[in-house]
Amino acid sequence: MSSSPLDPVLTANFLRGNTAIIVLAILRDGPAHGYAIGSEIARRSEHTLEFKQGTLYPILHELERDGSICSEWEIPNGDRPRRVYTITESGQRELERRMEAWQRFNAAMIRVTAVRLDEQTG
Amino acid sequence: MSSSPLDPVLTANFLRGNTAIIVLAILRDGPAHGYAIGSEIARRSEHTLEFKQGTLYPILHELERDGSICSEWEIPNGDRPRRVYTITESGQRELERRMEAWQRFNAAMIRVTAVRLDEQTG
DNA sequence: ACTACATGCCTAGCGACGCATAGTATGAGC
DNA sequence: GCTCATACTATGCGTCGCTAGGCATGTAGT
Repeated sequence: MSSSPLDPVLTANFLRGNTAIIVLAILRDGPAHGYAIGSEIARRSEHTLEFKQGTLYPILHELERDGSICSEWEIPNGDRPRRVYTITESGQRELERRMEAWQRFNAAMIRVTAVRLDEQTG
Repeated sequence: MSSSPLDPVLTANFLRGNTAIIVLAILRDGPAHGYAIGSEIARRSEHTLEFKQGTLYPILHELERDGSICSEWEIPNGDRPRRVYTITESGQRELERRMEAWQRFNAAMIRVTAVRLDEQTG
């Protein structure tokens, strides 16, 4: 399987409102810098999801502005500086709030379309 | 518990790319006119989803333009004319295609956020 | 008769947000 | 001294659900 990549137009729309959840969920498992977050999203989703830089970095800035994450520059020995992001407590709550909303939306979608996710064999 | 209504901003974003699926899924179960489609969406989702008219009617027009649905005016005895929509074979395929994409996206979301839908008790 | 409301359809323009694109810069491998 | 992966930033575009309007008819209340 792993099949054809998801229709990029559909994916871009599906992503709407879900980007913050994804980034926060990655950071819930530990601090990371922007580029690494992008790689991790691709890895976990088996490249079904691949955040463009023009998508990822603005989200990080917005989440930081909202206080959901905070950052500091890290200067590794003999490597380029990178901005490392850490989820805050407020960010944890925000993640929970958004996950709840997402699950409720999904439940509604399933009822309306009368589809069960477990009908499909993955 | 049907609880508080979903955050309308989140909902509007979650809806992105899903409106066509929802409408096609309703019509898969039989022809219906616009207003009835809207009511049925609200009913099935227990009012978690409520399409605005400015959302619903443009979708119907677009789906018809694409050949996914077709319509004709129905003039019931002693009632106002209404435009009744029927899903086409091409629409059935479109529905399947979009549902597959949606399910794959959801599967990716679940992997990335490391959440199982069945973790929550409904 | 008049008001109010649910039903029923339509459209123009707004705004949010993911994307495309471009720019800057360092380290590794050839 | 190339190229490529890494790493961050900024600007403007395009899509699409929503807001906010318009038009029209049947029913119920007063």
